[in-house]
Amino acid sequence: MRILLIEDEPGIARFVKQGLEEESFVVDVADTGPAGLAQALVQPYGLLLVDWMLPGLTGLEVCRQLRAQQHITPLIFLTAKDTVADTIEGLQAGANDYIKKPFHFEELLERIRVQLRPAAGPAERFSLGPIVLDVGTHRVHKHDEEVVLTQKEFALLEYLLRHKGQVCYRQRIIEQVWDIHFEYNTGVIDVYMNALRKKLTLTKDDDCLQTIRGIGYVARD
Amino acid sequence: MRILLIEDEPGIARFVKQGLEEESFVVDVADTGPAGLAQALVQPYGLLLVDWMLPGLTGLEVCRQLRAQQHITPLIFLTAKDTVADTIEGLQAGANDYIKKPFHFEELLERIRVQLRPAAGPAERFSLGPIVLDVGTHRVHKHDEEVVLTQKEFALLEYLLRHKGQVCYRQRIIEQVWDIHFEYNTGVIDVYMNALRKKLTLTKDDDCLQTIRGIGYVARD
DNA sequence: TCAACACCTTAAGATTGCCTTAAAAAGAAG
DNA sequence: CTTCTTTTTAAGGCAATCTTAAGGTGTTGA
Repeated sequence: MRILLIEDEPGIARFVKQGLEEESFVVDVADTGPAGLAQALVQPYGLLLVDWMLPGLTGLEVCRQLRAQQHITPLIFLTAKDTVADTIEGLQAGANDYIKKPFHFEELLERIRVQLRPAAGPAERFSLGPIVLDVGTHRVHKHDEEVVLTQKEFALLEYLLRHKGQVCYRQRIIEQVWDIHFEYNTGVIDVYMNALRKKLTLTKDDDCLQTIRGIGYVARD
Repeated sequence: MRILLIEDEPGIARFVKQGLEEESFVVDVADTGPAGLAQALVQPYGLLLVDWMLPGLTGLEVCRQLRAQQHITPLIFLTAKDTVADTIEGLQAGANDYIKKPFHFEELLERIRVQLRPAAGPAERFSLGPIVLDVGTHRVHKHDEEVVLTQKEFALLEYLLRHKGQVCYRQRIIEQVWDIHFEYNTGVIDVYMNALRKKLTLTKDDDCLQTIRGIGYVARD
């Protein structure tokens, strides 16, 4: 994700740029208002971070001009002007957030993430050694390679991972994953455990998914 | 515009409610966490204002539960907890802004407007490989050629693209795109998915719009 | 050692859910 | 009212998935 930082104080610019780059953003810096505005118009950015006091053109004017041209890139003010009136003016000009200096970098980072995220909650994820199961995207990876699972396979693995380290009794699994609430004993679970181990290429020595004879199964790192 | 305020201190609740009503918002107040959560789930709001310290369920938990259920209504924390760690925790839970008490009403008002204004959040233009969907102009292009979609086709594609990378459950799609909130199973979605893929000339190997059997669909680059 | 038991593995039949097409119903435009 | 477009319903076909069942393998305890 590419971010444009419009800031004229070299110290702050370096501090923010470096911090963001450590979070693997790509950061361009412009040190005057006109330069920043031009840059934002030339290249599409995911986010703009704008200081208020800038040579040539204030941050507020930069923001207004962008919005006047239908530029909808999220914009965050980053400024020492901390009166309520300034905040309101900045937001009314079309900014998406307004952070007062001095700020904690962590908070800036999180507020940036708010602007960039696609408007949904954080993902629920479980891992087991090299295996990662993502509930949100309904995908499973092993060593960054996708493993395609069917619905029941996924549900079973999810159940086991949600209870990582705990023994999962066969009866419980049948209840929770298959929604069967009476005495039942076919080999469904066995068949699916087999399928899981095969697809995840787990050998028996690989004790990620261990069998507990007479009881059930357990997932362990 | 309807706003839900979840706040247990009557003084603050009255103050905020009155102020917002003077700005011609409709404001409902819930004074416990569980009540607020239930209310937010029952009625669609344009915005949620949530206190952190609440009886029954903290604001943080309310936020998490909503986001876990794919509720994307903008949510602003309104709280006396002013450490950086709290702010970050709140934003990570899926909040869109975090305002520290004591706050000026004018600033609150402006930050509410930021969340409500049409260009709020990330760009109103979504892409998926060579496909570009522009919400503003209500048009879809593939490789710079326009693809003419009907209303429902557009709505469905927009929904999928807004949740790019996430699994879109059939039930959710029916709720969000068709606005049907009860058990329902005709093949409408199938028919529309078929139409979309046809108009966008996607083959099954083209995994832009993938089917997840038994679950729903997912848009992936 | 051998029987009993639990689990593993495989394959085939049953089921389910998705795709596709066509046509009816509902809306919009003339 | 007619005609055209959009939306929804319905049904057949097909393929993926689920379940069952049966034989194999390994472990346990008498």
